Amino acid sequence: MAKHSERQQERHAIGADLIAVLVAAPNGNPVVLTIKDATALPSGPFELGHRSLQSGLRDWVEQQTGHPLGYIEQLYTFADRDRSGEDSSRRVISISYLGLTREEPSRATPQGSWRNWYEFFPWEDHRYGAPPVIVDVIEPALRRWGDAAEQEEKRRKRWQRAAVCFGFDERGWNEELTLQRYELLYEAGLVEEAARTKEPAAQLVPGRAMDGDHRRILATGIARLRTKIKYRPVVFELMPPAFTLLQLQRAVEALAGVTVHKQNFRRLIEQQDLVEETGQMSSETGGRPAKLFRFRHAVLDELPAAGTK
Amino acid sequence: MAKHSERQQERHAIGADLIAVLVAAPNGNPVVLTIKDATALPSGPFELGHRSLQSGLRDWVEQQTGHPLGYIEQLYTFADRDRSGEDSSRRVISISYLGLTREEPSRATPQGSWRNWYEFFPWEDHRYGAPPVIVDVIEPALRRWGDAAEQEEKRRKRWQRAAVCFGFDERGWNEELTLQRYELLYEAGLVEEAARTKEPAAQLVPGRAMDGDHRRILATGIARLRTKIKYRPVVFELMPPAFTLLQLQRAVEALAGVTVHKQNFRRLIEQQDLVEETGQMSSETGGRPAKLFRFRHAVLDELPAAGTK
DNA sequence: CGGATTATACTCAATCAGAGCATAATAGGG
DNA sequence: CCCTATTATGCTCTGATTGAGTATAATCCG
Repeated sequence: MAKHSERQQERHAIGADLIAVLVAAPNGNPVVLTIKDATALPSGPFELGHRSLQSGLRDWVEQQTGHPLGYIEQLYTFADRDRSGEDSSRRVISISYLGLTREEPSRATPQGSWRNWYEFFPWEDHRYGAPPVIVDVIEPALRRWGDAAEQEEKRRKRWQRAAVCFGFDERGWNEELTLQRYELLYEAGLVEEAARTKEPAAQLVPGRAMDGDHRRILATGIARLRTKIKYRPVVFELMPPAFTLLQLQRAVEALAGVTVHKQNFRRLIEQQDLVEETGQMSSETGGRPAKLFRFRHAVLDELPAAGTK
Repeated sequence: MAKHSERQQERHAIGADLIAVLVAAPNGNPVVLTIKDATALPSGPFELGHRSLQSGLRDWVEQQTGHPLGYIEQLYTFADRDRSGEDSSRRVISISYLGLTREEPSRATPQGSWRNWYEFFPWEDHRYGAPPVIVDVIEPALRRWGDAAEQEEKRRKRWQRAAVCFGFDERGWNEELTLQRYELLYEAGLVEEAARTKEPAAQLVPGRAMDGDHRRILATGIARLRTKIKYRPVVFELMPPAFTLLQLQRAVEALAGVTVHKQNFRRLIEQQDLVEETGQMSSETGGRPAKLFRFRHAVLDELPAAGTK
């Protein structure tokens, strides 16, 4: 219980890494910054020079990507044995963050590339209906996994968990369960990362794998963002200075992976006073011109409530 | 961006601490485990032998307190220069957790004591109306703090922030803003911890101070718990195996620091199927006997939704 | 037995959320 | 120039949820 152990030498075998889930949404396209040919999230060591974890992250992300980080939120911290090192008794503490940026990530940065995040989670995009991969691959595979359990009780529980996660048996799709779904697929041995340590399943579910737990971290970030947009005005961190309500809606839908009722969406945004008209109109792609809006930054000082949906 | 820096020696100057906000609520009394005469939260070093951060925490908390930890949730991770050490360039990463236990913490543990958490935040308990300290001390002090700003714009913003946090000017009390309120009082120099590094205000707000940022961590834990009970059935981690609906309500009120409408509370709990009757009745303190209920553990497998309020 | 106290069943109104209808304003093709 | 496709925007309707109150049922205590 003593705050600082006598065994100082033990503590010296610890390092700290910062890992970032850096998200943008240009034109309603949900993207995440990756490195190493999209097999890893950007990460860097936490160094003594950094004032704090948050500023450490901000420093090197801005240095690497060239754009300012609008919003940062801590995701999760975990400890692993240092896989890279010679000395397997070293521990690395990884602190992961979610960051939002509105910069146009068109030009690939020198060190990394922006990828549509559904490349990693093809089953998560329900904007155009449920992806076929769910009924074609995931449902039968999870059925087999459920049936493979020894006791009846366990079989029932496995299938119920699968049904809740993926909305089988009349249950609806819940877009916030991104992390639970990934973890379920992992336990069932259906993703490549699981096959590295456990018995792999006969057939893997499609979706780009990543190093270590990076894909799990990404899932954590997506899940956090999907819940957060509902009660905090964070989408605006991803929007350009002026935008139409449809553009805003498309951004929300891109993140949530589901579509929303257009009229109700507008009602919600307007009655919460989240935006104000710029006075200009957009010369959009076909159809009646739309008013341009900007985010009312004052809302950040007002209620710590309000979001979208 | 390289995951493992060349400068290995720098990373060796890092240590890791686990800090716990351990909560119980016997008889609707919200208590937190403290050490050092209630000036600190229990904490211990993360050691190489621990399988994971979570199990590390679980190990030493159970060893110290003697009761099992029902529910654990990570709160926040931050890095500080090592205040204890000789070498000020060492860094300590502190990973804080919220833990819930249902054990009766009557007998003081050898190392620590359970304290009502409102000893640390007297302004947070609105179960018996707004505490007088708010209108007597906090409101005038924050008014002075607001007026002390140079520019009109800043004065307005300061007061608006205070009003949102504490519900001044017709705004209602929002019990979830525990952390924001503590941070506001800190910035305004109204808590003892702030006086250690900044210019202290003329008069401090009552409430027991703690070492370092422990009181801020406690505020984080309370805030998290107050939001969580609304959409997850976590209160039950604090309840005995069988309880009346009023006992359950008292526990929720103790955590939230506000009272709820009795009939509506029951309606909510029952329609969500969170509990089931044990078949027994309680021979309570005066009044008509109440049915005893138990938590339906099956709900944990069902919807990842549902809570109280 | 009367009053205090707690339990529990209903009711009512205001608000909110989901879904749809209707109309307006533009572009582009014949 | 008219017709159609497309997007924008205003409004309605209905069922569900929420906040608050009324009414009645069991106990205990003196």
